[in-house]
Amino acid sequence: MPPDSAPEPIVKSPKGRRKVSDAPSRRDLVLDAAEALFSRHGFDGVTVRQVAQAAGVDVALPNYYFESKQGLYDAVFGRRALVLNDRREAALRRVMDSEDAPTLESILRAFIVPVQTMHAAADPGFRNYCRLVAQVNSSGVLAPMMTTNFDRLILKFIDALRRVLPHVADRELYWGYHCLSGALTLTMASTGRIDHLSNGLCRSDDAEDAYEHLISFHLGAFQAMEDRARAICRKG
Amino acid sequence: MPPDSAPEPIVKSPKGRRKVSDAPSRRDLVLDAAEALFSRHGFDGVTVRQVAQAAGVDVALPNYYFESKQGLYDAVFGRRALVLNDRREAALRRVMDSEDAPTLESILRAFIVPVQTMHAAADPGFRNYCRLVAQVNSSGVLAPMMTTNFDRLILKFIDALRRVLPHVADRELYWGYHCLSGALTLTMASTGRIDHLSNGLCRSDDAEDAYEHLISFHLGAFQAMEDRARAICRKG
DNA sequence: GTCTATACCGTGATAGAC
DNA sequence: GTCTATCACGGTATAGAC
Repeated sequence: MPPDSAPEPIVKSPKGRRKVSDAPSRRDLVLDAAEALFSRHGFDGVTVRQVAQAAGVDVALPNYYFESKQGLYDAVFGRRALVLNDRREAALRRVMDSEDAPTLESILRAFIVPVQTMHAAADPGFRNYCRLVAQVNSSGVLAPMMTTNFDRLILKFIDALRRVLPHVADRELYWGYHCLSGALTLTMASTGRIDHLSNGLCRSDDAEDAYEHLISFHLGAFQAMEDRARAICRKG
Repeated sequence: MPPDSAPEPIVKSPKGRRKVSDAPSRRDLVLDAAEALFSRHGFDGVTVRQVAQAAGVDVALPNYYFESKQGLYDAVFGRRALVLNDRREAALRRVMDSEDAPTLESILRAFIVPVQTMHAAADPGFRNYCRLVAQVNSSGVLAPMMTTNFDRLILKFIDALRRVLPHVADRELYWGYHCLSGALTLTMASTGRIDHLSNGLCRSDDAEDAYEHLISFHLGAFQAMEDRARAICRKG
């Protein structure tokens, strides 16, 4: 009998009631612990035992809930992917349904600001999730998870970009998104490298600053693409 | 006695001669095998035993040469970092010492083309190395290896950029490099994600295409930064 | 000096008892 | 829903072969 196993004090005593407490369920505790560990050490760098210990539950519980370590990882990744997709989709809809015509900047913001919000959230779980996405995105073996979880909505964003960049060829647009995606995920990784490189002038974990620069950088890049494409269009 | 243990046929018979054969040393075989495995599965996803087996050597040999698994990883990472740094430094020197004034494009090319060359090399080891760098760069725990191996030269490149972008503030410049770095390493990762997203229109492993787009995208982005900074400078 | 065989000991995943 | 026993596997040290 583990002495520290009861973070829900009120739930058990009157056995008629169910889950009135707002304490996180043990399932969520496992997800949170796994998220924190995976985000720092990767899939193979974490053991189920570590997850269980960090969550304060028995070793066997993660497997009970999620079938396998892989299942746990998928659950961790999927959980907040839903949240991010919802927020991005709502933001995009707001832009596209607005009275005013959508602009390049408004679309980029709809894509990026929800990530910024996560990165800056009080709940450290969101920051951990950002790191996790960064790893998955450049991992090779795990990259298919990006496709599964995000591509449907990303294609909508690319459609939106196509509308405000009418002269840009599709291939350019896809490569442009690729560049944006790389910069965005590196920002999400928050590795502290730029801190060192800039001698403290820039800070990885200053979300406000990081994502504002990300937006203005890519605003310039995409606008330049459009300008150049239009010029060629005229000339040709 | 392993029957398949002799990839150097001529070396041993006349014992007077030393290493005339151009066959790779066993040390290099271990490095190559480790590189291939690490680049796909990460540090913790690979066991020393797998490395040994892939290299066709005894389990203890990697540790004999490199002290520990970590030592092996460091050696793998450092080996081609030297090559890349040399090529980049030579390219940068050519640009800066030229009669013609350096341009934004020439500097970006000096930075990026050596990577493109590696990515497109016939030796698959170079491609594996590209993937490895991509992982390390967005890993959190391993990112310090980037600093150790690359920052000295990267600061030289940032200096060069500062010269051709005289109105851009330092902070902007560092964030710009950050964005470039993210896009570049995602390109190096070659995950095939853009293939899927673009429905086959773009291909991760078409190095020619990928890096040309990378260059023109960032040419536009940095030039826009300079233009905007100059405009503000005039106005203010 | 280069390399192999093997043993050690901690750790991990998982199945099945409770 | 929890605990535990099992058993395989991992990194590395060591003894010695060539």
